[in-house]
Amino acid sequence: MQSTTNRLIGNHALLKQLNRSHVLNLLRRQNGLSRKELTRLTQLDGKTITNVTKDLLRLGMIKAIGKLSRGVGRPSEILELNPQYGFAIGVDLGASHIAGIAVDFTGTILSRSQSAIHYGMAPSTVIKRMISIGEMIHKQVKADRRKLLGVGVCVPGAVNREEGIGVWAANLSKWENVPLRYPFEKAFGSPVFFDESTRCAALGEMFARVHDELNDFLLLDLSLGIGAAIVQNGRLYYGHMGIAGEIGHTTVNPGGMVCRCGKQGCLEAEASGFAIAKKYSDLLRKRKISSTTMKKGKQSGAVSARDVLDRIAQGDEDCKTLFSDAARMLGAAAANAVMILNPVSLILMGGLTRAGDLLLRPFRETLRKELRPEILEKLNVEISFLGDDGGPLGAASLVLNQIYEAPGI
Amino acid sequence: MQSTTNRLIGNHALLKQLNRSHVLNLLRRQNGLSRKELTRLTQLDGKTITNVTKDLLRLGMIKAIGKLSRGVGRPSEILELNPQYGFAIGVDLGASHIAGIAVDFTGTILSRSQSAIHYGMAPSTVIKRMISIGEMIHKQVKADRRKLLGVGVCVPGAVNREEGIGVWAANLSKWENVPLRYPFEKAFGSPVFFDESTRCAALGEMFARVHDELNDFLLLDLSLGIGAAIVQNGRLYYGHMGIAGEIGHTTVNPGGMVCRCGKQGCLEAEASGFAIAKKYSDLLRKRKISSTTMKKGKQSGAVSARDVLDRIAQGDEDCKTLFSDAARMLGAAAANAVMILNPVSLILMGGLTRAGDLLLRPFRETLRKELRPEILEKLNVEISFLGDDGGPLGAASLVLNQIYEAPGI
DNA sequence: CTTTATTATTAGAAGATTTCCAATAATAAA
DNA sequence: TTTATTATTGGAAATCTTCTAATAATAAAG
Repeated sequence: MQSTTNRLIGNHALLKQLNRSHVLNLLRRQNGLSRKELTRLTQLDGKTITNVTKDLLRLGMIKAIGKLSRGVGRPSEILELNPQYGFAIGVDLGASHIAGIAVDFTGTILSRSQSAIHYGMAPSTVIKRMISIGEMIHKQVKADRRKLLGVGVCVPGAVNREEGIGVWAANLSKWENVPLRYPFEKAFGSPVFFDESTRCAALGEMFARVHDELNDFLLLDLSLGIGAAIVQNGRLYYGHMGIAGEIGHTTVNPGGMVCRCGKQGCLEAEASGFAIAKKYSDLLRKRKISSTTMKKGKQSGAVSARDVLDRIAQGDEDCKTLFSDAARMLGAAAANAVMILNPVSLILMGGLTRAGDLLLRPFRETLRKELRPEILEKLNVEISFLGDDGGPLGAASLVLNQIYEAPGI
Repeated sequence: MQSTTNRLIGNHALLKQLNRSHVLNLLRRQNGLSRKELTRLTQLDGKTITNVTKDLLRLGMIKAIGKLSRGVGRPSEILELNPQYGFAIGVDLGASHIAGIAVDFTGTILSRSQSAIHYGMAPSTVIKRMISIGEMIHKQVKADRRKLLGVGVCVPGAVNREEGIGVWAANLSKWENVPLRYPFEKAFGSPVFFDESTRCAALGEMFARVHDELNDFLLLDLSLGIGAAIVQNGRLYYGHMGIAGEIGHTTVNPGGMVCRCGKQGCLEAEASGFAIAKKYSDLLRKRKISSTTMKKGKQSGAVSARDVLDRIAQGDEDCKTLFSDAARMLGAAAANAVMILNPVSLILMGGLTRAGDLLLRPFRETLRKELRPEILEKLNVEISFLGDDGGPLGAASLVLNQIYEAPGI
């Protein structure tokens, strides 16, 4: 028994929207389908498909690319999404970079741009940078302004999506209740969508891998902090307050390291890039080689998780232990989340995944220990291949998602 | 971008079903609404409401109960669900009891029945008992067989809902791949629905508390074992393999007690009724008073979590510690799940909740420690008031849910 | 007691969309 | 050139919502 608020009201507009979205998504998944095939796949009447495709052709969302004869009989006309229908811009605000991307209507990346930022920059400056990255990309694309379908913006931490407000972020200075919507709308004159970084990355992953039918997964973003996003039936899951997926602050080591959230033994305090750097710096101090490489006051300003990887490459066993301990804690937390959510796939992303097998081997080993074989067997565990594109692509996907998504529930 | 399989196809039947379900659910939530009010609440056209209610009246699902004048003007006719539309039977198979319940179309309980079973009973005998409980209730209700809307059956452990097969259960002997559908369909000649016990209980909770708009919650079933069920937007969440909510086997105490699943430190091994009994019996052994009250071979055959409560009542501090330690672990696991799912409510149910504050105080205290204040503040934590009715009511709700639920996604 | 005002419900037509059935289109093979 | 075959579409029928106005049921005013 669903909630009665925000319920679909059944009218003809809904029918049309539903069927149009269905056709659009089939074409997106398998570009190049005839009306006949669409008829079969949608279970709709042939005439309805004619009507729907006529609309989509008129709107320029799809195009006919030729005919395909299957021997005898009238050949079928092959329909595809029209990449030229429009383009979307995505801007991703990270702790050290702003990354922008432009994609066409099919999600193909048209252009990229980046800009470094640093801790301490005023929010207003950051916003200006984000907008100028977006504008630069817009120029690179060389497309009519009217073809801009929208702009997606993702920012770390807590976000008010509707209002377009950056509520709070750990890694950005003075990032509190920063109003974003107006400056972006003014600059681009198109619809602007907002969401949190990891969720955007999940959306980007889903869009990039649309052919894999990646519709139910848990994404772990392992970088300086630890984020997670949940996708269920092809939709982002937000939870009551829009903060679902806070796996970084689940307790994995009761009584362990003090986290910046105030608790002890949070996953983020034990196994994030930040935590690994911190533990490494503690290790250095213990070894009494601290003075030259460390600055006082900043706990992990000078060393990073990447330094730990370098040390491991040089054969430092302590560092290897440190890293694989973290990977095991990540595995344990992931296993718990998997038992609760029972997703199809578990996708890893973020800086720590650059460690490859160094991360993956102890991680998988822990999953094997923690999960029943039947569950493990049916769980895909993968590292995202999107790399740095994840964030900005996800931001751009916010725009496309708006167009492709069917009205729900 | 949702999955293309199992997608709604937009046709007139869908419209009708959607709007009918909308009206039905509004009446269920707030019995006694005029067409005018339905028009306002659904945002549909007045004539559409006339059409929909005409259908529902003809079908006997709703009835007009009188007129209400609001001063001047034609008085509105008040519509209600018609309890006499039909009734549903729910049968719940537990470790020690079979419980049955009958409800009318509005979910009001008409009749109850129970029967004890014991470990070692053959599955075929258990099934016969379940069916005879169902038949007994049917007789008590004294309603026409054709008014039986369906039978809901919930069984513990793994269930194949579509096929109606009890796949496996820890607390039932030889309960492996037990085919249930045929015997029930044969006995009742009505649609039969199957699901797992805790999920059913969650559905029952939602139906019983329909006026509270309890649509997004995590239910923890704390009895001999530990189960959980997730309700999102008024729907049960199943996960990929239908096993979401396995919180009982998330690790809360690495390297702790050995669980029957083979792992160490599972919540179920540390804080279930079974675990508490086991720890108590270990305690007794340590105190060397073991010989008289314990039998060899069965780890907790003679003592139960209830004995622990009795001891606490008698002032046994060790027992109190034992119990509150368990409650704290439950709290820690619940907190982790809450951070991942961000539900509106956390509902506790099952035998251990009989301990009341003895459970709730350390449980809440742990939540306070583990959850950020903003989250805690917006989280309702409650003990279900359904008690023993939860299971069978949930089973019966499987039937009603089928009727009330709108086509989704 | 009749009329008027007011509100709720419904009738009938209009509008929108899917579906059914048959026609048309486009091609290969005969 | 004709026939067979398959794909697509045209037009009417069916179904449902919505629009507009009529009707129903009541209280208040006259």
